[in-house]
Amino acid sequence: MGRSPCCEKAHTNKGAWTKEEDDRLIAYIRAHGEGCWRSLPKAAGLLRCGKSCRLRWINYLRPDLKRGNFTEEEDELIIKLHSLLGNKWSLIAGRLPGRTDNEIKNYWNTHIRRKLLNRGIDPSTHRPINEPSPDVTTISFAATVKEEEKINISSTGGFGCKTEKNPVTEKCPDLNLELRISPPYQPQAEAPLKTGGRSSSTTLCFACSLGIPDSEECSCSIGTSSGSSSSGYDFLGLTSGVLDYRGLEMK
DNA sequence: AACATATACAACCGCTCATAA
DNA sequence: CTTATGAGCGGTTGTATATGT
Repeated sequence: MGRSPCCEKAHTNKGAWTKEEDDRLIAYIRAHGEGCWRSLPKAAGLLRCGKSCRLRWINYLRPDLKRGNFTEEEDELIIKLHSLLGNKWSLIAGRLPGRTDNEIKNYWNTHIRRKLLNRGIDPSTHRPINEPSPDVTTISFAATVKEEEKINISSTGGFGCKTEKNPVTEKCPDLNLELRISPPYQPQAEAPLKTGGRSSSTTLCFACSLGIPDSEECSCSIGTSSGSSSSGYDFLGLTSGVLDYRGLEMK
């Protein structure tokens, strides 16, 4: 049972918006506010899909949009945020007043990707392109019993994975369900550990690696040291002031 | 000048999530 | 709890413009 379409496609305009359509939409939202997008086109006298109206308003007609070229500071902020958040464009946009997710996404794909490639940085991983692969934990869900025995996740108290045969891989032996986990790239010169000269081989628990060292889940010694914001590996840069994850929520 | 190719960005599509009935 | 619906998100496509041959 599929969903009903968001609008009557047969009677809606598509493609570029005209000046008249823009004016109608602006006038309607000024008078009535951003209400129900589904019913807005009809109420505003627009032959457009509600989704299309929403997109047009949010991305181009909203009065608080900045427009214009991105500054060098915005570039660097986007790069930093993308290294932390990945393709979460709406979250990234939330940290850049006056910019929209669509605008940032387009800007990333056209400008910043190339900029990073020119710097020798892989835009998807933010690691140097020629760097040998970092420490990677591979969790294999492959179907063969021998491989399950090699990495028995449940025996390490990990994520509660069962070691039963996976019905998916049993049915689809060619399906690769390997999950690869690795810490985010930290340039060695720029990101020394903030643990007072602790060696880089220090093992952190999951809670500390997420920047919540005082958590009950903490199973390493780092989390018990005084001063929550000054201890532990600053995974995601959450405690360094670069990014306050609590402020990432959209308004 | 004409054509081909690259680039930029507006807009659409399909999906997931949240929520009300 | 289930289902229907609207909103929002991210990926992709379409098209106008710029640049190269």
